[in-house]
Amino acid sequence: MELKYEPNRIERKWQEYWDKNNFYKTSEDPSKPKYYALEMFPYPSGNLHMGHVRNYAIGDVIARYKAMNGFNVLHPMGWDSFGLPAENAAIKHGIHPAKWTFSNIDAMKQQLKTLGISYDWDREIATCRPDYYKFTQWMFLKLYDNGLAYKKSAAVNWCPSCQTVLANEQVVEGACERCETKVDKKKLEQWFFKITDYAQRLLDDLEQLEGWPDKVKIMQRNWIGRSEGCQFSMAIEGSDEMLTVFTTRPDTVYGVTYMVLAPEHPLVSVIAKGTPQEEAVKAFINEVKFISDVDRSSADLEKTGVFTGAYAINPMNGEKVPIWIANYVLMDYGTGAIMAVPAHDQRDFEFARKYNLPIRQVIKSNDPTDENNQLETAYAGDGYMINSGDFDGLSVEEGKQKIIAYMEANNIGSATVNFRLRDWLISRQRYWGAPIPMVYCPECGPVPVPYEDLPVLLPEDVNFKITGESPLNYVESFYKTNCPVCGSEARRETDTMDTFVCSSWYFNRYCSPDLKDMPFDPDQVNYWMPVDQYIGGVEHAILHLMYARFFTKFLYDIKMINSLEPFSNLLTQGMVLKDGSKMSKSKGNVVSPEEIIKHYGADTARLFILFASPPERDLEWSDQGVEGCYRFLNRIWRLVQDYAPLFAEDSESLNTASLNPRDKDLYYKVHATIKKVSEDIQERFNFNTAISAIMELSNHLNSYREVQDKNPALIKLAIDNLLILLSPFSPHICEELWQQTGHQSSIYLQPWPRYNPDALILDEVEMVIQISGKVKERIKVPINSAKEELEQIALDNPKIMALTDGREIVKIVVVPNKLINIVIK
RNA sequence: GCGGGCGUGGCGGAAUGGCAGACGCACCAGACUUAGGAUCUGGCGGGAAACCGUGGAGGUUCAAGUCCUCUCGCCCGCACCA
Repeated sequence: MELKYEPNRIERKWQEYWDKNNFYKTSEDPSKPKYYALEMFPYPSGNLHMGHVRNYAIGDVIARYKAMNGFNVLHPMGWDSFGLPAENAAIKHGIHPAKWTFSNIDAMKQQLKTLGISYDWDREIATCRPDYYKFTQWMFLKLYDNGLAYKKSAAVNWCPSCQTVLANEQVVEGACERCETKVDKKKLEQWFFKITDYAQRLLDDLEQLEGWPDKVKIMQRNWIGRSEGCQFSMAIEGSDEMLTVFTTRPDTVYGVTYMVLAPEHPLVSVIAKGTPQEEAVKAFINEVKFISDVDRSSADLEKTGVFTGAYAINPMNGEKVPIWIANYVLMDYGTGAIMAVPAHDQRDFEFARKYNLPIRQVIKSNDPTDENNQLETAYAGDGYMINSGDFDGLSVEEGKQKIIAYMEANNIGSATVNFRLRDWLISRQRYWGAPIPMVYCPECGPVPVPYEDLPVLLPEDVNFKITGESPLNYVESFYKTNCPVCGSEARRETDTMDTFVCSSWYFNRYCSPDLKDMPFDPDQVNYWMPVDQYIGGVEHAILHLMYARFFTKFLYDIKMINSLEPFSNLLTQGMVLKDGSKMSKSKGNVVSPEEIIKHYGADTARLFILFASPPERDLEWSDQGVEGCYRFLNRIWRLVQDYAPLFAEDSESLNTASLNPRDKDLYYKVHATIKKVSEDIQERFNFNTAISAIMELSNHLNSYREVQDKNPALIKLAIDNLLILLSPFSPHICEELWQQTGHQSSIYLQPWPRYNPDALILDEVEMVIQISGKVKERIKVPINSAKEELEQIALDNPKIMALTDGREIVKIVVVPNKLINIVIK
């Protein structure tokens, strides 16, 4: 008999037990339904924070619950271990990124293990290990072979102080996240993945993702940004060049009074050449160059521009309109050029006002009171066409179609779909990433590294000084190579891949973690994939989740896997807050999981974090709340210690037919709790209410202590179930108490209990009597009493009689076993 | 500006249209104790009560935290996307 609950001792004991007996090791088993539970793998920063604990605690409840319900569960863990922080550590402290990373992984793995999560550690992966990044490179080659990886010159984020390129995600509000210097754009040759080829499918298949939060689907939909319209070309006066524009409002094409090009548009210098405006145009382009990209794309920026001196011909009416350049037109959307319709576009309207350009109304509102003669703002609403030649009188919708049809018939333009989504820039001028497996041969040009030569290994001896180029550029043994095709001296690509590439396919690798020649075995992947439940922070709503979807579709297309989507169900967990804001070092409000575990144990930490709030919502950290969960576990401990002797020797089985009312009440509570906890986990992931139901059962058991003639078999039933129900949340204490109450095998191997519907049928229920919707009285009646009987009981009730005396009863509403509502006048 | 979410006791949070505040924390009182920051018991939205209470104003309904309309506040995402 143990007197005191000592979490650290029993947690170590059971973690060792699970470890030694390969408890959570999984393999394919066609006889059982599979369940793939996955939490987003962490970057190994070196210490676990509360957000991780929350993420993995949620995942563990689901994984354990499913396993106990007969599923063959895959629940792996690994490390997203390439990336900038390791290299920064190298620059700052002179530690090699590999050494830094691997020691962080060791440290974090130790911390993770103290949480008692049911991981199959045999499947652990680290994206920075050659046996993993070999296949990240394999993915690159497959994409390249299929025309989905290409190189082009592009403007990238450049920090002038650090002298290096930054990933988009390392740019925070237009500044470098490390030194807070304003980020510039710099043109460099870069590798891209053609995710835009998949834009429509990425958009369409969102419909299939019923298990995803709408919020995330909406964010992806907006990010993809599909818009329908048409693209058409205009002749430029005195030039052979054509000017192509994209518009979603072809119905307003008769309202075009000028054209606008982005200042970077290649046609600008051509058309301005030799005009009196040439100097002004050059000056304006120079001016725009000095405005940062962030300010450039801000709606607050004042719209400015300059006339190019050239004119375009509107193909619909032959009208000559001036071509301007302006800061509000962006080169990287559409064609980098627009037709300006100031009467029906607010931006064009403001610009036209400022530069005294004509405004011509071509859409009239259907609302006759809406006299829009003196336009104060652009009119973007519905209506019918005017001033539009043969098209007058058509509605906006009809007009769009008819104009496009006309353009197509006359070879002016055609219907087009435009996406906001851009191709994915994957080059990084950094060391600590997967090298891009390409070779540049003076004879053969760019040549992919043959599959059999993978991996292209990262060299170890590298100087990390900041130069603005990849450190690999200075490692001769790395870049000097021979062409795989012709054998002549060639140079390796020295850029490495964005770490999002590594995390776009890792969930497949867990299915075949040790496979040598292929990223995964199709049979194994097709057994496990798709992930049944994916859990992580909402900050990955777009980037990671979109890239992973893209990779999955690509792998489907090349017949490597059978699923079109990687994650059937997605749970986006809320943040862990302290004093109302996100835990961060700079705010000094960080609570370390290590400290909490040391003090209270992992069971308490897990329980608190699951109890304090439903998983999707933000969670406010409370030291006192933790204390409360610790007290609860102590109460459970004592409860079992006190009751154990009672049923230790008594193996009599429970006779449910002869329960006294007090026992029946406890018996009811046991089954009601099984039902509630099962439903809360299974249907809604509402762990907080599941835990509170378990607390209620424990409270019932506690008050049962006062009962004189206790029923040992009933207590045993209650305690067994209590421990099983609590075990996914706080597994160690439950294993320990399970063993102490005489069970031979692990509680994890217990089947999840089923509630007995008969146990939930009570003899008597409490009902409420309302008068006109207000509760006036409570009565106890036999369950399922007849409506007429209930009405009579209510009307005969003295309190109700007094209140209804002399009033007319309009009607009586009876909700079975709940309430009787007497409506009076 | 557009899109999404959230407003319930002192706090975290519960409530298939059917008893608002489950469960926990904090607090108060009592018990046990040399002691209590341990444990146990009880209380705990406001109000003396009738009653009043889910950000605010209307509405639907026998019945609204829940449904509808308007409105205020906070949080998150996107933001000159043609």
